[in-house]
Amino acid sequence: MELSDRKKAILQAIIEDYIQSAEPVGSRNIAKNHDLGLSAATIRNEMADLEEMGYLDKPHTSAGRIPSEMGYRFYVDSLMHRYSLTMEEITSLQSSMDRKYSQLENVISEISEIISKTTNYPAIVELPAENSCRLKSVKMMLIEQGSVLIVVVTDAGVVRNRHMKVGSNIDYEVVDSISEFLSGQLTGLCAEDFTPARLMLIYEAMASYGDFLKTVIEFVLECLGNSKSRVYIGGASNILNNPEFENIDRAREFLTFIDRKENVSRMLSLTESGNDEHISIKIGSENQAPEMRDTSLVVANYNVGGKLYGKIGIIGPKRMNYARVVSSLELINSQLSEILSRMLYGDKE
Amino acid sequence: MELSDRKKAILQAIIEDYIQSAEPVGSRNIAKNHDLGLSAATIRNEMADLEEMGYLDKPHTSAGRIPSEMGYRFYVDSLMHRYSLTMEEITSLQSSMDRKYSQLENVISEISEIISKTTNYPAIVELPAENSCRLKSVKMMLIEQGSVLIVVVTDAGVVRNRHMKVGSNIDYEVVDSISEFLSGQLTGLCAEDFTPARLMLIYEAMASYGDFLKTVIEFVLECLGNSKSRVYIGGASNILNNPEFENIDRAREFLTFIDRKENVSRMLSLTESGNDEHISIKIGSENQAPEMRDTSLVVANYNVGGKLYGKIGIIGPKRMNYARVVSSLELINSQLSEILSRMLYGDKE
DNA sequence: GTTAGCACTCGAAAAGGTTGAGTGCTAACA
DNA sequence: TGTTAGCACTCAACCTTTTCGAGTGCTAAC
Repeated sequence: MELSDRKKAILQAIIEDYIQSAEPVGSRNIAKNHDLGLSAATIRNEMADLEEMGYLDKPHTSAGRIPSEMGYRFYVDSLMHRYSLTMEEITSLQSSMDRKYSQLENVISEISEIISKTTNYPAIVELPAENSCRLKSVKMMLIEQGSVLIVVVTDAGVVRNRHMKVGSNIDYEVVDSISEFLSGQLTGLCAEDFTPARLMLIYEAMASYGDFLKTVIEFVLECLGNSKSRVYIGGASNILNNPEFENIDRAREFLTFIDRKENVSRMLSLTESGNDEHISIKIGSENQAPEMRDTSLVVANYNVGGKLYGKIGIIGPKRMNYARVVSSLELINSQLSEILSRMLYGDKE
Repeated sequence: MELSDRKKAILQAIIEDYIQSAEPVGSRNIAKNHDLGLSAATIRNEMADLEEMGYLDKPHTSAGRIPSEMGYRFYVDSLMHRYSLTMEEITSLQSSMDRKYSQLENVISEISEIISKTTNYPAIVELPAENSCRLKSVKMMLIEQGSVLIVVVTDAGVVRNRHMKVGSNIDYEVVDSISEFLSGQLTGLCAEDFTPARLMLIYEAMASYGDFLKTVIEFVLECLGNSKSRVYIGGASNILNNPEFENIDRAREFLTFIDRKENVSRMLSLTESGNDEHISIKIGSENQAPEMRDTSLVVANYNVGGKLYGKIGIIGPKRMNYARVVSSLELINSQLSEILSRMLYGDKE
């Protein structure tokens, strides 16, 4: 059953008042503060209807109404207006992100700080996970007598390295020739191409360096394997600024939940991924975790060079200013993509 | 003025009872639960003395006594017994740390999780900072047409890398010869050795690749520069399990403080560093932050290969089981040193 | 269909009362 | 002289009761 325009207007007024005040909204307030041309009594009738239809809840008989999850869902899908960030907000955000980042980990933690400062909610940043990697380059270098560094580059642009102890009989030239050889054998392969038959050939060709080869190949495979996506959470304590977390037990329950990264990962995996532009909003129980019952998750996807995927987002009370959060995340997201592609692929701005 | 043995025994009893119960301790309870052979009235007199001397506080007239900061200080310095972890505790801790770590960041976050799980307090892990680096090795590799990877290894065993875009005129052999050349020129140097005169010579020798050289040298310098130590905090919500944080405003104040890494860094810098074995305890206001007024910081130093330094620790209520925390940190610390040296220098166990 | 009016509901906050753990002090005791 | 029993006093914590007011649902009039 379709909602009449009048019901929509009332629903919107209630939700927006509630987002603002965190107090159940009564019919009188709606009549007074919104120019709907209706009396409190009429609004009361409509509210009773909206409640019956499932868009509103009542904490108890003599309180006002609060939006139900269905109400919020309808609001973000159909009623919410776009929020335009002010010029100051935009420039301040941009300038806070306009600095030189040298390491991936730094970017992640800085970004999460920026997100939580901008929105005043706990921020989530997912470290990019590599997808379907091919080996672009593998090289060994003798660092000093007995110690070799393995460097692996995948086509996602990700570089990893590992130290390896080797016998002192191995000198510069041996390392170079093994490096050359393995590079020729392995470049361009993905994990599935490492068949026993192929490995056998490699080992046979350089049988006297079996241990050496084995360590390198193991490491390469580790790099090609789908890396676990990692999750970073910043500004968790921000959630305590919201009246729904005045209760210490509730606060503890939520913060303990958030502290465990696997919980956050699981929720992130429930949000849509892929499409660069899309922002997904999961309200309360849609996150399938009881600890999230009065919070929502807002997530944006980023994507660098078509190879690296990740997500950024926030967790706020269901009663959050969705429009504003969405706009902020969109802006931060686009900046982040730029920073990362500059950093990982050396693109000039 | 020296404390009599009897006063010491009473002080210790009070502190240990308070650590256990978090409730002000009364004279009657001490008399009943501890075999001091004294009546409540006598203990009352001694308590009045201890209060006058500054070792005890009274929340209000008709409550029991609680230890003052001076009381805690005296306790950890002179009264506290060593706590011996049980065999089960030791083996369970060891087995939880006995897995393969592949990346530094993983170790850090896993360790912080282990610390906070073991102690039930928020954990702090400081990422190792490098000291006084020398360049051990620098190498460039052509990853694909137009894209070069710079790999830098310092004598602290730390490896960093960066992508660099180059003109398409630069091929495999050019990269190799520049790599060879720079390696010869720069290996063994520390940041101070990069004098203008020396740089001039380098630029002149390969004038046609000026941009290329400049980028590499900048990156090398960045790697040699003292890296900012970074701090990782895990299990912050654990603090909420303690009755001193029942009050939501107090909880928010503390968690907000802890969320800002620079606050934690500043506190860490107040603790002693250097000596590998030493554990330092800062009680309440000794941390010089009002937000820490009823918490203590317990920190252990670790040190890998004489080159990498860092700290691990916890923040708990002043009323924590110091003895137990100290023992746990000692054990975790020694395991961590092993893990890191294995990882960074490839040492076999 | 809309609105004014009114009785009713129920949580939040304020006010008052009770309880009990703990203290300090005094006087008696070894 | 140090120790102890006894007693009056204090005060936060808890419980109960009362008051208050925002909000509702329903009815009757417009």
